[in-house]
Parts: sequence; structure tokens; C-alpha cells
Amino acid sequence: MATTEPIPHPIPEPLLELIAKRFRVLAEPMRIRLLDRLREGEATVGELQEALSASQQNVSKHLGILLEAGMVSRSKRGNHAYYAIADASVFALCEQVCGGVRKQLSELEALLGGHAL
Amino acid sequence: MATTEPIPHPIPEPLLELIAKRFRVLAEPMRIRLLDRLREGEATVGELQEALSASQQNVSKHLGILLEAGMVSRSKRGNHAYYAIADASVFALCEQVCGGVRKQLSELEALLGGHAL
DNA sequence: CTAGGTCACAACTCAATCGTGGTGCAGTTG
DNA sequence: CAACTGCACCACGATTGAGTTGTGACCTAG
Repeated sequence: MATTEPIPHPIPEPLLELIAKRFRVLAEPMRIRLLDRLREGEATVGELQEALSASQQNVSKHLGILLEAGMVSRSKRGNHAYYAIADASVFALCEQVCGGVRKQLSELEALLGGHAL
Repeated sequence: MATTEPIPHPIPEPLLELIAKRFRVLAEPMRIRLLDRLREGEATVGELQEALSASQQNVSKHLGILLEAGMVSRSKRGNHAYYAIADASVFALCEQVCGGVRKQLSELEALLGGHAL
């Protein structure tokens, strides 16, 4: 989209921490599940709570983290809070990671005798 | 490389944890610095230790984590252990994240008065 | 105004992890 | 062989984050 060559070589410290922080946000299965569910469209806390079989407080907390990271947006309508994907680029990230995971799994399968999953 | 559309919609649990685990590996500034330094080519633990101003044990430990994640490779030659990038796709990830960070920074700058970096 | 439902915040517990110090092992040198 | 160097493993505080419980704020309905 924009400049695809943004990184100076010795990555400066503050940028380094921002990058790590962003990775850390995605380093939790629950948050990935939330994002994955939000892929279908905006949803309320209650809907996400039920879809993921998690507690309301936990869902709210993780949504708060995703919100602060700028990955989702919140719009309060009436008695509900609707969350939606704000930065669709996270899916590109996930797919990249999935590629790496796939590669790893393939190697494992090869070592184990070539059986599929 | 391979299929670029690998993700079924409700991401299955085990895959979910693998993805999160991979993100977690990159969620540490020290490891990103190690990868960034290894971008120049293979290096020994001592070289990395000096380049990053970190303790030998810490460097070795993080390299072990990166090694287990399949992101670097180790080759022992004589009395030294040479580490090198094994999965160059991690840089694509970092650049994607940098894109997101840039966007965030731009928005912040816009809010603060539109000054450039 | 009262009752019920939805969401967010605060405090707590528990597990994982970072960094360090100490130590063992392999390889090199004289 | 003996001493030294380079690296990895183990165990220990100390910090961080996830998940739960409890509670309060806000909106809606009757």
C-alpha cells in the first residue's frame, strides 16, 4: 500500500518496542479468535462471548486490548457495544504466520512418515 | 509460495495455538533485535552478545527459542556456534507490522498537529 | 422510579516468562 | 595433559499477563 521498505537496519529502540507490542497483542489465542469471529462482521460483546464460550469480562478485557492496539473499533448503540475490525491488515499477518506454520507442519509430517493431518 | 488461502473460518484450536505461539516468539524486542542483526549474515553468540549489549546466557536462551521456532538455524563450527536466518518470511511479517505501526504513528502525529517524524 | 440486561473497571490468583548467576561440556591452544 | 574460551543448561527471584470474581455505570422497559 504505502512504502514497503520502512525499516532502517539497526531498528531504533522505540520502534522495536512498538513492533514487539503489536506482536504481543496477537500472541493470544483468545484475541485471534475474537478477530476471526469479527471477520464475519461487527458483533456485540454478548455475541462474541457466546461464540467463543468465554466469560463476558474476559471478552471485554481482550476487546479492550484489541481496541487500544487499534485493531478493532467500538461503537456503542443503545445498550450494546458493537465491535468491528478496524485494521484488516492483521489478516495478512495471520495468513503469513499460517504459511510458516504450514511449512512447519509439513516438515513434521515428513519426519513422521508423510501422513496427512 | 504454496496455497495463500489456508485458513478455514472457525480456526481450529490447535492451529490457533500454533499461530499464537509464533506471534509470541516475535513478541520480544531482544529476539527481533537478534533477527535484525542476523539479517547481515550468520553470527556467533559472542558477536550477537556484543552487538546487542546483552549477556551471553540471555542471547543463547533467545537464540534457542528462535531455533526451536524454526526461525534461525545453528551450525557449530569449531568452538563457535553460527546462527543464521532460517525462515526469511519473518521479515515480511515485521514489515507488515511496521506498516501498522507507521499508520498508528501517522494518526498520532495527525492528532498532535501534523508534524512529520 | 424500579427492575433487568449489557458492558467496563478493579482486585486477586495463578501460571508463564524474562534476565541473571552458577555450572557443565566441547573444542582449542601451548 | 592442563588451562582457556565459547556456548548451553539449570535454578532462582522478579516481572508480566491471563482468567475469575465482584462491583459499578449506563441504557431500556414497564
